[in-house]
Amino acid sequence: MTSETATHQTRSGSSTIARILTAAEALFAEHGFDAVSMSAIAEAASVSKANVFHHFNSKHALYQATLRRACEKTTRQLNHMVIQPGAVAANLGEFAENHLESILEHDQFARLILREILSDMPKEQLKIAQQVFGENFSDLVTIIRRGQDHRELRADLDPALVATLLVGANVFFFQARNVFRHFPEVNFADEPAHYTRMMVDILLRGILASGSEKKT
Amino acid sequence: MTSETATHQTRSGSSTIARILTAAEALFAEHGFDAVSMSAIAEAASVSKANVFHHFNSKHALYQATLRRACEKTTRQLNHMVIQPGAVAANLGEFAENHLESILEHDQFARLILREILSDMPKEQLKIAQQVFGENFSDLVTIIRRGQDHRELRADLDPALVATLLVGANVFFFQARNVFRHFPEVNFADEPAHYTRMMVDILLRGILASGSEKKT
DNA sequence: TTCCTGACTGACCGACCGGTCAGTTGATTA
DNA sequence: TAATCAACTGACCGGTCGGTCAGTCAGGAA
Repeated sequence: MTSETATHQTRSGSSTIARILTAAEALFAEHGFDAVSMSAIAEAASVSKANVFHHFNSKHALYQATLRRACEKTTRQLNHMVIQPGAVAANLGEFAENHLESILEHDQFARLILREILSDMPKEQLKIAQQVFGENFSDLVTIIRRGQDHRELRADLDPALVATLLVGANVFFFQARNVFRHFPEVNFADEPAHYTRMMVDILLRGILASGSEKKT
Repeated sequence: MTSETATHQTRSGSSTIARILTAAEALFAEHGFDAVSMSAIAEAASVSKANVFHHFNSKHALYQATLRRACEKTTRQLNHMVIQPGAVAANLGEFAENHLESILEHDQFARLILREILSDMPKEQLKIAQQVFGENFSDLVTIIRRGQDHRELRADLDPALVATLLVGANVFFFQARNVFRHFPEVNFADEPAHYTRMMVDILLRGILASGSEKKT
């Protein structure tokens, strides 16, 4: 097995490993681990099945590599959200909007992770997801806690709980979209920006310190 | 194939069909559709594999029957949430608490449905999930809309969006628990009641009409 | 008593699964 | 030029998959 970080691409055009990983990510995200065969991945990557096993010791190793790459790709983009010194309210709004945008843009990866979370998480995968979520979650908690220190936000709230509500609202929007589209009561299934705006509006009203008031 | 609603139980002790469905629900919820074999289900139900195919035409038919039964079981319990004429705030709080309790109690079923939602939902399954979620969701929307009519809640909010936030907060709590348990910032992963209380507190503050105030 | 029907079983099927292996190819190096 | 080595392939393996089938068996109707 070759080092997965190698960038040789001696024979094929683009890096074979990258092609395999890309195909695997799409298929795993779409159908889940067990429903995808190595033959299907090989075919999608225009590569022989034996070649896939040449680069990845096992199906599980390929799956883990897929997860890892997807994580790195996402964190590199979303990570280290700019914590501006400005008002917390604006920071939270921007975070929420970026967050949902990022989820919708990398929907394959999002599905991959959510699938993983619904399983038992055999410790190794858990660490991966923990890393992805953990960093951004910590940033968010920091923003909220700073807002509390500045007496901008209610001090009696658990900042992690507030962060959970914000992230959860976005994640739930993402995964419930297809169902919501068939609900007569829901008309925001295809307007994520509007959803985030209203969500942040409600959340801010709920967490702003008494005395502060928000626009509108 | 026998009618699935039959209650003959001529030969086996308890209804064979029920035993198969129970085993299937547990296995499908735990590992997903593709990772569970008919042999495994048959063994778990102490029945020959051929017998499973005698009662259910195919693996897919068994899966759908499993979903349907689980849905019926759940809706029968949670359904038609008592809409008291009292304050909307109390109604929402009670709904949220019951909702999360119900999810945690039927965690197998919840995982089953969430897994389903992450897939493409081949129209038939969608209708099932739509039915389960739809009824309770409509009840919740009704409660909120009534609160708006009584000028107890802000009138400028989409009631379905508020309902989404409430349900989403609970669902996200459920599915992110295992990850959250490893986050140093989070200490409410094992206190659903406390989580719901704080969540409703924040949400209510965000949606109550100006002028109204809440305890604490 | 005979017959019929539905619950139920073990043996079996072709297809496909994850994974292996002997061998080919093409660039790199000595 | 010869040797080496990674990238790559087609053929193949044992095992398991979803699903079938001929046949056994118990109970109810005639």
